[in-house]
Amino acid sequence: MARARMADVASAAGVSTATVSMVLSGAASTRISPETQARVREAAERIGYAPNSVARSLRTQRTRTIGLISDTIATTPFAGRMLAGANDVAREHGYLVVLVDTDDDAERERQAIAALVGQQVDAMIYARMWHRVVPAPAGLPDSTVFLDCRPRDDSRPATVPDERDGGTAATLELIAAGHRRIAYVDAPEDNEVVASGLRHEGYLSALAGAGVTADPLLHVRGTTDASGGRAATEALLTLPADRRPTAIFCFNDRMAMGAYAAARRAGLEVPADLSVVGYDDQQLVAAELDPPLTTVALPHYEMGRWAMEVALGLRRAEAGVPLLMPCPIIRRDSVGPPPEPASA
Amino acid sequence: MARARMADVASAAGVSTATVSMVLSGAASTRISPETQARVREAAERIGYAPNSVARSLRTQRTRTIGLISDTIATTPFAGRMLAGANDVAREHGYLVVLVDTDDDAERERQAIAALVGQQVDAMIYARMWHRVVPAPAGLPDSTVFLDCRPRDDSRPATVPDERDGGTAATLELIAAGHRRIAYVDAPEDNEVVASGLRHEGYLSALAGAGVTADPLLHVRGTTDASGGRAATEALLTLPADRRPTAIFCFNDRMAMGAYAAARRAGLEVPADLSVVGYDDQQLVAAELDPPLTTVALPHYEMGRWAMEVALGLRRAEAGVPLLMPCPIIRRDSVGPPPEPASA
DNA sequence: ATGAAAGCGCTAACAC
DNA sequence: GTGTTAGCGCTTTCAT
Repeated sequence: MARARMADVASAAGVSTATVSMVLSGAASTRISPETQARVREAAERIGYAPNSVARSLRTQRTRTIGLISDTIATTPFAGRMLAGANDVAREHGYLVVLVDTDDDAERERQAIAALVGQQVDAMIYARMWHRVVPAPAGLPDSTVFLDCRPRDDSRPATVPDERDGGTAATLELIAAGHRRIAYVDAPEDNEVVASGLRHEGYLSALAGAGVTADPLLHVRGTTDASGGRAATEALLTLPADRRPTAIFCFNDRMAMGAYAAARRAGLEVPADLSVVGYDDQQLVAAELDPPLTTVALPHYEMGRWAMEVALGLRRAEAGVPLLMPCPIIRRDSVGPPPEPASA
Repeated sequence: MARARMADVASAAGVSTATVSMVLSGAASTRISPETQARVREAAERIGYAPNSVARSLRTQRTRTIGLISDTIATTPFAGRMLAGANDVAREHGYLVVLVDTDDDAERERQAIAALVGQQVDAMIYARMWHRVVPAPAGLPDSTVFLDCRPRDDSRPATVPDERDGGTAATLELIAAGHRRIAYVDAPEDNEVVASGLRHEGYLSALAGAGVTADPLLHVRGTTDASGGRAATEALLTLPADRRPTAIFCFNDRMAMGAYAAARRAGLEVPADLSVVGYDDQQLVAAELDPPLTTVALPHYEMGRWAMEVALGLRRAEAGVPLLMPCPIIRRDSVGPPPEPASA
């Protein structure tokens, strides 16, 4: 049998569709008598009526639907917590999210935007898996908010992690443990990866604040995976004893995983001989390492929530100044005091 | 200004809305003259017309939208490739996916199903992050397909990984390298985790096929993270030399990560002294370990594609027999020949 | 306190 | 080859 429509409820309850509509959409408070309301509700229940959102949307011009367009957030294990944050807020307010991953393909992105606009989404979130500055794609509605990226012209509300502060926090953690020779194992030079430079700035400022002169030899780079971190760390461990770092701040947790491997191969224990701090607090990596890795967390969940709150109009946000979301340090077991100098 | 409607295009092109509709929806092939078609398209382009999918859906009773409801696939780093597979097929056919993670909460699940049904999704995919047998939730439309789980009553099409075969493949890999004393480091006993028993069956059958008697001492369990794998492996390495395994098949990659740690602590090299095979081919774990881990891949992408193909009616699937999707072995560097016995 | 009726933007018979 | 028209299922004025 076909799905029940509002007219079916109306005739079952002996009222008009207008009455049913008012009762079921909750706008009936005083207007409709309690008896009628009960009768309508009972009838709806009995015949298993469920409203047709498409018809409602056409009439109200609101779909209670938010489009979330990203490069590869949903399909990749990096930033899923952003979706969790966005989804939670949406659900709490009765919204659904329509998700499209474009795989960073411009044509797909164009189509996705058009499709979402055609579906009349009430607002849109444009998200990136990694913090970036992006040219604002054409066709995005005014109600778009940027998540984990910012439009080059800062024309829309946006939130990104406070990477600079995170770099400072990581470095400070090492300084507080007594280290002075602290290396930064950076990502490859790439203007798109704004996190790299920002974290480096934070690192330098923490060093300066502690009165330690940054040694350019201790700023090295590698690919952003374990092999890159391992190669960079191996190079570092090759330095003469008095210039060798006693602690390493890695651009991300996977590189830190490589740093562990390099240390192991060199016969060094973490953290007794070498302290390591990562970045990202990557699920399934940071906490599972041996020893568990002290790292800086990316505030994915919070950014996701914030973006959805702005999208739903629950929170005002000015365009022009991306919100910098704090990156908390997560203390585990990879940081200790520096080893006694061999000479001692 | 308000969004252009079809009527605007019609008057701009000097035709009726019916003509515009036919032209723009492609059904105009022979019916409308080429000149008129060109005129309509030009007008649509000029005034920036984009069809309103909500109105179209109300009229056609099809939304070109698929609901995908899962426990925590999108927000968790385990099974995102399922979404990639489903999304790719959807996109290739002009469908959008509406995604809801319920966090495995029954009430949320109920609401999500109701919301998706209300949105008139054309079909639904009910997915789980881990292979499970589940009671089919109420309210799912007939067009629902199950992904990485199967309804207890096998009342719907479903696809799950062929875990048994995967267990066999992993064990065979080790047997082929010359091992005879092969341990299975299993997940905790839990009827919900059907993969555990299935992989164990595969393991036993590979052993039997090779004529080696399974040693019950070599079937141990641990929590499904690195610490569980580590503890279980430590126990195994405690066995007297002649009963100690030379190879370990782990329930998942994280446990294999723990097995690596245990081996290291015991002064053993992987694979020279101990071979290890994992399961899941978890992104960011398996390939990043030192040495990179040989493992069995879960066919997430393929299952996601299959489920969407069935949902879109592109492929027929009978209810009653879940499709077992093959789990290919991924060869990396953690398997080698067994060490020479100390006595040699 | 409730009902009649218009109309959201589109598609698909059917008419010409 | 193109236009007229009747809805899809709902909400919301406006009447009563």
